[in-house]
Amino acid sequence: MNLKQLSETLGLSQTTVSRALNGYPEVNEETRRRVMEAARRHDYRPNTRAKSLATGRAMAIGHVIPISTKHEIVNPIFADFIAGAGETYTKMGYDMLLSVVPDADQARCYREMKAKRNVDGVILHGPHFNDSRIPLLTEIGLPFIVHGRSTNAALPYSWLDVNSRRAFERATGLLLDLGHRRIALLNGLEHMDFALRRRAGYSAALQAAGLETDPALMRSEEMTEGYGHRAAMEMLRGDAPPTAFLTSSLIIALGVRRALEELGLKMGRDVSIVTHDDELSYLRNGEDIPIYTAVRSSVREAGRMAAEMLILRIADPTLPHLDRLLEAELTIGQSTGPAPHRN
Amino acid sequence: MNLKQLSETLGLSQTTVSRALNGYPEVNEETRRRVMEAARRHDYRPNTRAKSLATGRAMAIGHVIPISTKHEIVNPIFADFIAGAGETYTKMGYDMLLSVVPDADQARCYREMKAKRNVDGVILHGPHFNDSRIPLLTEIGLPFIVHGRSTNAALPYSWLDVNSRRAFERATGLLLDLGHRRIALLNGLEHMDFALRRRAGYSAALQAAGLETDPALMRSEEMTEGYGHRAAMEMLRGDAPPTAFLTSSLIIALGVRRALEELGLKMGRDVSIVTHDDELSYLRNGEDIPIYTAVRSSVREAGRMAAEMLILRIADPTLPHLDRLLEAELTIGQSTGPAPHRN
DNA sequence: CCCGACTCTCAAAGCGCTTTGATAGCGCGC
DNA sequence: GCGCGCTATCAAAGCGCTTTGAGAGTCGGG
Repeated sequence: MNLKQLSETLGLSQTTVSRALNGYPEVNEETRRRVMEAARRHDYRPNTRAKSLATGRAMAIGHVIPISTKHEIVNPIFADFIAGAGETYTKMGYDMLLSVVPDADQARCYREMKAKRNVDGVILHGPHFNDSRIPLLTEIGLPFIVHGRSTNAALPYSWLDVNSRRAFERATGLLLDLGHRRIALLNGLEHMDFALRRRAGYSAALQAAGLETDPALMRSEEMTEGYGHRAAMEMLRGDAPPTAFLTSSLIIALGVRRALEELGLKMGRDVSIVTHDDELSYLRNGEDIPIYTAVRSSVREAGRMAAEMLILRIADPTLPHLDRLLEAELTIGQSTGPAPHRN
Repeated sequence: MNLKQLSETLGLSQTTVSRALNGYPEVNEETRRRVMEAARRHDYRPNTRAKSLATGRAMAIGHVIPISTKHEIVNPIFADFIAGAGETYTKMGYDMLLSVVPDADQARCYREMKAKRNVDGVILHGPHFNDSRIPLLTEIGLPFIVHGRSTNAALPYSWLDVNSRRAFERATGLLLDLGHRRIALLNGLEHMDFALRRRAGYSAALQAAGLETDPALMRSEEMTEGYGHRAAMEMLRGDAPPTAFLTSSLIIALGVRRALEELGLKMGRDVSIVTHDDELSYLRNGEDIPIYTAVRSSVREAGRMAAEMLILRIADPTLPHLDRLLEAELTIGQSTGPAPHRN
């Protein structure tokens, strides 16, 4: 059933039917009622392609999912972020277009999206330090929201981020309060902006306590379970092992925990762990009581909000840039305890 | 730059330019060369919306991601499946459209996709026993491929699946060979078809060994870490605890492992674990040597293949139904060992 | 009684592409 | 020399919607 057929069965012009359905005021309420009713009965839906060709708006948002070419890893937070964004899109009548591309092809992908006109805007994932995609998107004139921030970006942009610096500063502070002095940081790759901020928070807290950062206790890698395990093993077997770990993701923390187990150490007694927790739906930090002490921030909620911000920007691209900083919540679990006594 | 502008700069008609770009034979090779060159220089890309309005093909594939309304869980395998499918789409010039909807709204979502004409086909995720979406999609005439199978489906359909039954039969067989007699099965929700097949394989192996299945050793829940932990705790604390666990996902296995740790049991010595492993990119089963003995099958590869099959079906919907059964690979890790002696 | 204002509806143009059907030009055989 | 077949190109219609600009009808005021 298309508009022409629908208008014919109603004995009205396409114009009137279209206006009735789209809520324009110049149509008689009685007529509108009839049209609505008929549309419902015939389950009429406008052809998206025709509609967006006519209006110039695609009613779709693009997400470019880069695949790390080195490790072929899909960032596990995408599923939840996208679930959140998807909720907003569905509510607002937008579609979500996903492109999975190798890191290197991202620029081309964005240009294509613009040229092919099949999205009205995009969400930029995983921003780096001074991320080149920000000037690119600005140049090609595609509205966007950054999930995260990009330190040193040359141009202004809209973003939504968690206060990673503060979160890691507080987490480190907690461990210091518990008496820990050798605190390891298992961070994500440090070309990622969030990783830089987390390290800054960690360093700031140590410095405030009059401690120096120790390069031997700081790692920066792709956030996998294996990384957590390997790094913890090496550090704990070394001389002057850490008494606590601060990890950038729950998955890394799982690896650390496995290392503790293998070494016969008890988490929360012999070694403490504080982790960042994105509240991934399939990897909950305990069911009732949290297992890990964590700085928590729902990435799903971030998805919802980022999508809303983007839709606002699309509606009026001349608006001043939006930004929103979320604070992570620090929750105490069973993975932390006072630093063990020296003997 | 649109087609009209491009053809004007070339002094050719839109027809000729369009044909030159789309590889039609009736255009002079010299002309085609000129056109191609100009298109490249101006970075011309046809407007997707206009193109698909004209051709009637959307050049997009839909994925409906259902959100379990009870637990709000996003199936963690989606990220990798979609990464795989996305690779194929990019290669074949298709876009991927994602809809995140609550379980209950799926039917409406599929109907809309059809009516709005913004996809050429869909991939059906997580099929149930006698899944109602199969007759629905058949009725509305949207080409589809099922990732998995649906036992008892009334209609024929195309699918790609892992031989879950065989995989779990072999896994159970391995544990039996190691002398285990009390083997627990921590399965996914059993309205999911794969879970039924896995249980069937498990039961068949036990039966072949002359053993009876014990309901006390079989669970069926949403596959989370917490579930694995809770179930293992309960079973291991009960009388007649199992000596081995067979789990439907690596995430469940992580939970079981945590339970073992808390109870002071050593994995592979006191209690064995065999798990299904989807080879999720961010949750690898060990880096060099596998941690868990597992029946492995790459869900990413499944995504690639399912997408290819769907594109074939879209090209010719009259083709007989396609199907493809993948065999999982059984790899021995450190989580299995001979059943402990009774004492 | 007529005119302007207002309400409701319509025909047609336009969005950017593909594709049909027509046409011009050219060499070739009869 | 004429018609045929072939090649290379084009004008125009059509995909299904929105939106502009116009028109038909109604009503009230002067």
